[in-house]
Amino acid sequence: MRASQMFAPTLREIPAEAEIVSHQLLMRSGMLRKVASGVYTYMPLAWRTMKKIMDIIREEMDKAGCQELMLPVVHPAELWQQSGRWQVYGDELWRLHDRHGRDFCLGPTHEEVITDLVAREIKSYKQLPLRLYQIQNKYRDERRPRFGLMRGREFIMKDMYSFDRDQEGLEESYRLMYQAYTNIFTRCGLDFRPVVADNGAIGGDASHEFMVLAESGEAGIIYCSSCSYAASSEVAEAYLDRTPCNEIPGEMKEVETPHCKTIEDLTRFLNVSPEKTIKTLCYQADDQFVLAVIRGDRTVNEIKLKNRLGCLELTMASDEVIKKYLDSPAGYVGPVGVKNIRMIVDREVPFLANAVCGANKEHYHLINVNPDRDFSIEETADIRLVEEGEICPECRAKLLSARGIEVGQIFKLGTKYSESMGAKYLDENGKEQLMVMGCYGIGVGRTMAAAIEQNYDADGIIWPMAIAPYHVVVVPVSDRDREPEQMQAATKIYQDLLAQKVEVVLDDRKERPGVKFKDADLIGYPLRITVGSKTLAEGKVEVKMRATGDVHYVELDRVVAFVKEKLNLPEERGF
RNA sequence: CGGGACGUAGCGCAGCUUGGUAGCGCACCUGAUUUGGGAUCAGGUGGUCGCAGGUUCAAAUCCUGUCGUCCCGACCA
Repeated sequence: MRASQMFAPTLREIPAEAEIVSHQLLMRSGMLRKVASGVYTYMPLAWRTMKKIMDIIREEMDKAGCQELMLPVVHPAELWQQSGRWQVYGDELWRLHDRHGRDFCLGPTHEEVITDLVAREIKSYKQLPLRLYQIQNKYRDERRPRFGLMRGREFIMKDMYSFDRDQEGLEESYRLMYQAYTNIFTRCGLDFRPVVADNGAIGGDASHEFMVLAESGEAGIIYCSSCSYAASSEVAEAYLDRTPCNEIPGEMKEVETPHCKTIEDLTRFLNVSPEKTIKTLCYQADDQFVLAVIRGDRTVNEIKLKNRLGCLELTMASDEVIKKYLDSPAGYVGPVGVKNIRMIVDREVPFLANAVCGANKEHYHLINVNPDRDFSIEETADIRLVEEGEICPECRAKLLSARGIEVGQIFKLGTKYSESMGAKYLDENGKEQLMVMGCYGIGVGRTMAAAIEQNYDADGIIWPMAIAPYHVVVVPVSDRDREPEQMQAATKIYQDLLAQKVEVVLDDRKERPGVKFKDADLIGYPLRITVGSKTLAEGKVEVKMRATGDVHYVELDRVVAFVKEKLNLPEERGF
């Protein structure tokens, strides 16, 4: 490719709308342009990288016995009504109707379409397992698209759906995908980590998210400093210290605590440490009023709580609702004396002694509260958020926290969709059985953005070799007519590299050298070959590595061999 | 969906308070000089000031509505 013909309009300034590095650099390097909020055009350089990522995905999927197919973007409402998600999915489902007024939606994911297909075509255990994948545009009418490709309304995603005879088969599919994902992100040159994740409303019994570690990540990760334990902060657990408190239980008393509505007020006023307090939070879980009881220094993990309650909607109860059920103002709620209200007690609470909690009476708290003695505990669960510095549940080392970009997630679906969509087969005994499903997604654009978030400097992108849009740029320093030998030498190198199937760009533009260097750094070619008069006089060119800044002076006749050697360097990093 | 902000040339912005018919930098075009890290000088192209109403002799500027975009939060199979 000649730079003079390449469609890659680079920008000197950062577009005002781009907030994070990957978005800024994708815009500045002329790779991406916005068409509407959350909807983008992938320009030639970006599309080359996208295709490379997709090719890596394809190779690993095919290797794991999966077959690629193409599914429609437009789905009839009937399929979604059949699974029940037409109602459940909400406003994020991008709905439309045709000229006859029939309802359709743009597929945000393809369980319905593919399960329906498989249900129609697969009849016998002999045809299983079946693993089908697609890489295509998907649509979610996000409330708030953001961060460029990170959260778009139209995005390219690979989804694989596995259909197995039984749970055992699913385990095998899942294991294969876990390995395939590890291979894919490693090959993409990413520093990533698989973490245990929440299944969300999709149900099922296990899920992993593949997280690219980056400060700008939207997701929190808790991982062990010593063993392999790693989990999304949504589901992370910590070691539970079951040592009973050896304090002698004191007499429970009501004390006046004027205007102490928060744990902070309370600890200051009574001079107690927050871990000796009990906090009681009031929630509205669908139509049910529930209490979450937790140590004062902890934070409720609403995902865990929601999963425990099995509700669809979970919100903090309003003051009026609290008043109605407890006759206590918010801020003075406590578990003592509460009757006929479901109460989920965090599993740490029973180990407290002589704690402080709300008295269900304005301006009063109770001291020397002892769980079990002073209030009955019927339901304990882990409902709290784990923080950095806590103890690993697996090996008791210290837990650390990090931010991550979720680039992939694998789910065991079970029979949720095979049941609703009627995906059954006959087993060896002629007995009808439900297929056991799994689904496995990778955000392709998000993977590209994540690669940038992890590989950039002040000058621009630093592509990992495997997904760089091009490997090499050849830059003749001068285009002066009186120094034609530079352009000649550069053109020869360019042609020789092309002949060797190296993906190379010749920067033949009539630009000053500074402009070419700046663009080369911005676009992030892994190698830059500079042809200048000084080195050319010695029969050499300069080869600069974008990632390290290392410079090599190489004889003209050795350049191609040198470059090929550099390109073959293993890029694998990751875990 | 709640809160906040913005919309003026391809990009980044000023002008708006105090109404008088639009400006700066970059980019782009022409010429000259320049050429190892986003050149200099001279000349030039390009804008119904998001859109629609209203007030006014007169609206980018004031008022109302509307659309779009971004940020924070909520949400995220």
